[in-house]
Amino acid sequence: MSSQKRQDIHNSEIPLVCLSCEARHGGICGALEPSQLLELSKHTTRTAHERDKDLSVSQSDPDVFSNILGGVVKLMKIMPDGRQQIVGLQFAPDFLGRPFSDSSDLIAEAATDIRLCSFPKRVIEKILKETPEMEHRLHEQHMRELDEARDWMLTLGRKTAIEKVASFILMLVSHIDPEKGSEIADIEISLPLKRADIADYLGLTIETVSRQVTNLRKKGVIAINDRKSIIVVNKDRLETIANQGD
Amino acid sequence: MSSQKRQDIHNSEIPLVCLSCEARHGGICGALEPSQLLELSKHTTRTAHERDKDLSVSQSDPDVFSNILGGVVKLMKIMPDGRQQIVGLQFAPDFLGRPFSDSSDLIAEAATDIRLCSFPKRVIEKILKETPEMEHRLHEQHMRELDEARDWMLTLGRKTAIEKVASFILMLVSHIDPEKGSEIADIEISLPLKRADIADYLGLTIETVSRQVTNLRKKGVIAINDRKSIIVVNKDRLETIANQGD
DNA sequence: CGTCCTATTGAAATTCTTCAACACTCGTGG
DNA sequence: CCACGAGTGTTGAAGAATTTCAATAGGACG
Repeated sequence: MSSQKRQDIHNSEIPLVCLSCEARHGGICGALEPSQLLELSKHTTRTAHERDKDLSVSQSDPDVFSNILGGVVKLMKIMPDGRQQIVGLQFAPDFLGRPFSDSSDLIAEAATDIRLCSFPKRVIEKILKETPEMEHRLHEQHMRELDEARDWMLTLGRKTAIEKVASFILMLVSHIDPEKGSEIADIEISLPLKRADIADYLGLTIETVSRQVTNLRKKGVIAINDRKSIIVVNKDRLETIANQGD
Repeated sequence: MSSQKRQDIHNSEIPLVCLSCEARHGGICGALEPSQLLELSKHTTRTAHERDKDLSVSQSDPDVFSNILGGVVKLMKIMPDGRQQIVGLQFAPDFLGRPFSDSSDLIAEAATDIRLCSFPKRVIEKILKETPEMEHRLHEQHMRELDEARDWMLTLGRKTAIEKVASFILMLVSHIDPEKGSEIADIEISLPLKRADIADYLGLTIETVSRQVTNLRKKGVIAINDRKSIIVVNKDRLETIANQGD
């Protein structure tokens, strides 16, 4: 990994706060030279937020972009009558915010307790103009988000309730542990979302989600510990269910 | 408009094929200098394709990217058992294809008869590396697509059948004529999609689409000419229906 | 121990789909 | 010029899936 190499060489030049930061690998900060990191780090503030906190509006400083350091952020759309749909989940080290253009009527909310690393918008926008590689990283993130959104459109539009729930669990598996996908042993997953959020993600009601989770458990495909985590017992079967019901 | 100005000054230098091309304004070619346009135009081929033609695989040359010059392209996902979902519609002057990374398991198909302007992948990728502004344009298109995808996720996940159909018609209005949005007179729209496509876009069956179109007609919100076009009689009412049913 | 929040389960109601029949349009060939 | 057939769209009635309403249960926390 080339960024790893650069890290070894220039370790001494990299700002302390950035040294162990995940965003410097997969995130957009990986595009920056040590000198740029240094400049950026001068304006950086690290913050923690509790679950359900609205990050788009009520963030202490509205003129700020952030990297996610830990936790899960949900992006939501809300209708006038209160119906809502989660349209994206973001994990570390995703970048939060859209430079140069107001993102549409989207609400960002902490789905779990989270940690952020925030920067003033103007600083990011300045560095972006100087560093095409950084826009490229952001572009890559947006393309990933687009692919995920489109996968989800298939799920929302064409899958049944049990297929949706199975797909959701598989999405978590792939996100939380991209490598262990092919392992034989059971996979334990901590659910970052509560039932109401899962329902809003899947376009279902919480009752239907609950029923289908039970359904999967009775089929022996998953097992349940406490309410916050599940164990994938049979991943192959889960994939079959996700794509063709049963 | 600054690109307009440049056009006036450098008209003589711009390749003939590009002179009246829509992609040079809103499209990615707008990022290019006349000299780059000239180089690109040497490798350019214009083609026409009939409705339903698969553009992703069976395109004569698979190593090609394209600009859409006219017509509508649908991006689709298909499940093993044949269920399918349209996850994006692209209009002129959108760019078709994803440089540097294979786009996921997506099928691009002509929703209407279309015209394309195609280039070899390697030429595009070379120019992209030299011209950050071009990647920026592509990035902008992808952000628009992401916004549209997320709007659609709300529609797919949370709206009723009649709300979906109303939303679809409004989407067409905004796409086909972004300006006339606030006009008083009736808006006539030619439907670029047949019922089966609309159903695949909305996550419904063709029967339900048909019923809800009839429904909107009976409410006096739209009127119908031939089968290929509809007239929006009451846009405000249509928006109300799209967002809260009735 | 009681309260709030979250999750589960059951029964009735609703929406959408499925199945089936029919109508319209357009192009082709008799 | 008309008839035919394929492709497309409409309409009705029955069926299935999900939602809604309602009641209950489990945990966390003061």
